[in-house]
Amino acid sequence: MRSLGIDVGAKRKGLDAVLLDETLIPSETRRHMGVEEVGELIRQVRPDVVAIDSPPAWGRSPGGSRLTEREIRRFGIQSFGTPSDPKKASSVFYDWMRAGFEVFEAAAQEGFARYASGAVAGRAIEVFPHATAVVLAGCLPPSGTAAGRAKREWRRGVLRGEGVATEDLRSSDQVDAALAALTGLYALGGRCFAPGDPLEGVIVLPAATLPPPPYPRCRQAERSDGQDQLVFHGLARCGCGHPDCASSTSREFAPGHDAKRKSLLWGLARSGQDAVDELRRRGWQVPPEMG
DNA sequence: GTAACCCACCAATGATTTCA
DNA sequence: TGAAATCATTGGTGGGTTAC
Repeated sequence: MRSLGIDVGAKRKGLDAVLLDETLIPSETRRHMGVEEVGELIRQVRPDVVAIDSPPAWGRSPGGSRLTEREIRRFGIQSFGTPSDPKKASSVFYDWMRAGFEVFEAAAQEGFARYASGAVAGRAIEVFPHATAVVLAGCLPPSGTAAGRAKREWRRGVLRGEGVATEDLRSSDQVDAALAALTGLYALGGRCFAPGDPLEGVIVLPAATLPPPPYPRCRQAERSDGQDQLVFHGLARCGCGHPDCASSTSREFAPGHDAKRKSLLWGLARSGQDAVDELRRRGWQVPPEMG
């Protein structure tokens, strides 16, 4: 079984591809490919499934997102919506989605029709590396991994946890392509779940069933050997300082408690300079009468 | 000098929470 | 109830750093 994962970027960035089989060692990696090279690559590596990190087409349901994206969001997995409104879809922001449509078209020309339901063999499936990583880890990324190196390392750790050799994956795009390929590999073995409306496209996840929503957040801890280790479900005490607050959070404040902190500081600011200093440091307004 | 990489910021959108 | 703020997803871009 061979799965070809493709991470989609707009023209300037290009496509990244990783081929995985049961050995879980990437046997083929490509960087910064053009869409026109996809067909040739598929003919060359002859995968059993093509997993593409992009929607196959614009949405059909009203609003800024598809049913599959709304379903996944219920689990706490954030994603960009695929718009159905042509006006919104014309934004340059969605160039990468348009590139993804072309990749699905190129795959179809090689016999990999767009997946809707049933077995994935011989199909082009839509995947979402972030959702794949969350499902495999069993939790959302630790706080502070929203971007950059931390995000890549967290996902790389998830791949390693599944037994995938990650030494040859040089960029975050290749890590995402590997996650896509791994999703395809699991789906070939029947381990997959694809919520949403098959008519407008479904995102394939590497699990037969999902736990009750939402996913908890992982915590990053330092190991004695200096390497990071995932610690699940860990949360810290909310920093709002309100006496009635018993909330736990992965960030400084529980959602909405920044406003609570601000309100508290306003009260303090009316009688002390320290609170005024903290308000100014955070870029928050001081009480009008002190402005 | 060039390529590769990293980081911060921006864009569109939605969920959540509090305050006014 | 609406406004506001935060946080999360994605890729694009520009500037800085590093390696060859």
